[in-house]
Amino acid sequence: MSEKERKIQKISLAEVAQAAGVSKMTASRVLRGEGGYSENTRAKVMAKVDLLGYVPNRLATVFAGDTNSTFVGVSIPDLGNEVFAQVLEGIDRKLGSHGYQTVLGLTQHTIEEEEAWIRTVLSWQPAGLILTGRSHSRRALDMLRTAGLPIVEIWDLNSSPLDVSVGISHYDSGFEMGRYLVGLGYRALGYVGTSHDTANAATARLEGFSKAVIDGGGSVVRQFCLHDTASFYPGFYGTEQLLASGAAVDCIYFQNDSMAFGGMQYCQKAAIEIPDDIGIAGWGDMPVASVLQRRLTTLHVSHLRLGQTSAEAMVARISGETYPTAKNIGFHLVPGATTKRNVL
Amino acid sequence: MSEKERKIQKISLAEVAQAAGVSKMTASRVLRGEGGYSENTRAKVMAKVDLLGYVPNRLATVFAGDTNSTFVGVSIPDLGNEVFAQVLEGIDRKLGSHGYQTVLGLTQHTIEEEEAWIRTVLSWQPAGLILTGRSHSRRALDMLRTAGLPIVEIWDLNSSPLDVSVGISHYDSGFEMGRYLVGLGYRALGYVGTSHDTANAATARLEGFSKAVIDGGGSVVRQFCLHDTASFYPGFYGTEQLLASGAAVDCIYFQNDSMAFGGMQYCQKAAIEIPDDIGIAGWGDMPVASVLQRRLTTLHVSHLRLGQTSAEAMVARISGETYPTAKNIGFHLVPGATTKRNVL
DNA sequence: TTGAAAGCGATACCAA
DNA sequence: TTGGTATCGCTTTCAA
Repeated sequence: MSEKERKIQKISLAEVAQAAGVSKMTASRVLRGEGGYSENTRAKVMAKVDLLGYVPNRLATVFAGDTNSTFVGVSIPDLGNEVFAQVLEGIDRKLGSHGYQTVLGLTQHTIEEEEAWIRTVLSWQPAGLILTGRSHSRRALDMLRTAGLPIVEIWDLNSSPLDVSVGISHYDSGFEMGRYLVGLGYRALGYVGTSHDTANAATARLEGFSKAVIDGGGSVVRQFCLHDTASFYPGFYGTEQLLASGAAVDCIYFQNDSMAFGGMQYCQKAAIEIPDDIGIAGWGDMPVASVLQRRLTTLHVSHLRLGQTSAEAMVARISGETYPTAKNIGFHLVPGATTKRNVL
Repeated sequence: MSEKERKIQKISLAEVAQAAGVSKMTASRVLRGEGGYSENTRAKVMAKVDLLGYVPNRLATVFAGDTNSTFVGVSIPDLGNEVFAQVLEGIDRKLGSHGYQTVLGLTQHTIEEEEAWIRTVLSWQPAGLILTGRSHSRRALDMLRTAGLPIVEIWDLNSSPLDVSVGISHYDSGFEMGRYLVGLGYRALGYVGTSHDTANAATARLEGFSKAVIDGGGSVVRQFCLHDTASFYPGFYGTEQLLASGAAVDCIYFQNDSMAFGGMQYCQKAAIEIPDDIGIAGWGDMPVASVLQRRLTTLHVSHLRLGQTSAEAMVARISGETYPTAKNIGFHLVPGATTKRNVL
């Protein structure tokens, strides 16, 4: 079976209709259950559908009809990051329960990949697009405008999105952590993250964090790991570098929990006691955060719910309903045992 | 914009052709780059394509032509399980690099969900299907046979698959762990997992494990957590129940690493020393396994590679190439510090 | 190198 | 309640 050969011969609606002795239109009405036919006719048609194993060609349906497809394009940066996997799970389940199918696009955190994927997915006439992130290439923006589809931008809340936005304020989440740590008495804060070419959610968190720390009379020393994913090892080595630089740091805020775990591992290796010698804080509240002997101080976001809410927003927009421009799903800080107990 | 309204007016090939002063066919040839036109013509057409922002309607292309779509349906049990997220990542990246798009289906480990999803996705004329798992409903099998598409069954290697199979032998992986633990001197083994309605990979692992243990003169006490996902908490409570049952167990084999982490957490709470009082072994080698203070004894599978290989198999099958019926991607046991050191 | 016409499988619209 | 016919955007086929 070569790609060039004719596709497998399938049963068409016309064949079902002929077998049942009715017109295509009548068969079509029966299959759509839109009424306008007798019970007798219905039975005849359905009998042939079962007999012939008829599977409708939805491509033709969308093509001929005046509806869009039931595809929803979903772009996700990467699935190695547990939180995005959860978001996707929430999206796909909810979308599926409304009769839509997810067409996945992994963008590797670059707007170029996103642009290429948008171009492709738009050619399939999707019902809408759910995009992770709020920055898009110029050409991507042009295409999206021209397509005129419902667009849900998720992750970092956007007060002036293309269409609607669902997520949390990453700036605020960083700010809250900064304020919390300052409140515990920390002043010499460190930050360990990966480097970003473009403005993104982690950058927003760092900005909020720095603002809160500086407002509280503290300072932040930053350590970026170049060209790396925000995972365990960069957290380990980033911590090593930060501490080797001689910076006097009493607590480190990490880009996410995975990196924080790496940092904790380094501290253990270097015989640095947590939280006595140094405090550790993460972001995301990964399920395994509770595996550790010490509960990690972090910030909890319901990623599954973020996904579900995004899908609900999409379904609403497809149906032409209005939906809040910016839907904040909220977060809460999780005080753990990797930072000092509340001073008072 | 209601669902019932006409779809957004888009630019069609005919409009591009007219603007360029050529026929539809000529424009079509230029866009496909199949040759048979002058450079001058090509330039004229492409200029109008850019000017008008033409996006081809691939639905119409597939519909009119004799090719299938570039969709590949991919069914995954769930994404809460980190290993499946990695598999999906590998699949989508590789598929994307070959010009195919992933249409996702989350089956929640049930063949009923899978059947419903297969029915839907087939109606979109996909180029092929990648299915996680080897058991399918009767009706699903009928549909797959009728569709006559390339099918790649992944995860548990299948010597007589529908089409081709990519994965590892879960039976063998369980057997190897059983043999290893017996080799360390353990004889009273426990197993903690979730309950399964259907035969699945975890069941195969347990069977292989039990065989090896019994061959080695040991025995296995099983503890199943009903109706639960194979994650941290069931591991915790399953361990508690197993030990509370009074079973004398010197080592516990868990369905996967997440459950093993839960078990370790319980042991810590109950002041049971690992590995002095009890040994712990998992499956899957999750990245965080190396986060723990003690390296978990587990079994490593390259999930990303499993995904990539599956996608390569799919691409090969779509092109009509032959591909090994069963492609074993292998695994290796990771001796950790949660079990005794080698006795000798 | 180019173009005209038929047709893919369904639905919309109008007529009976 | 039913059916005929045009049509969606593109490719195939055949002719020029």
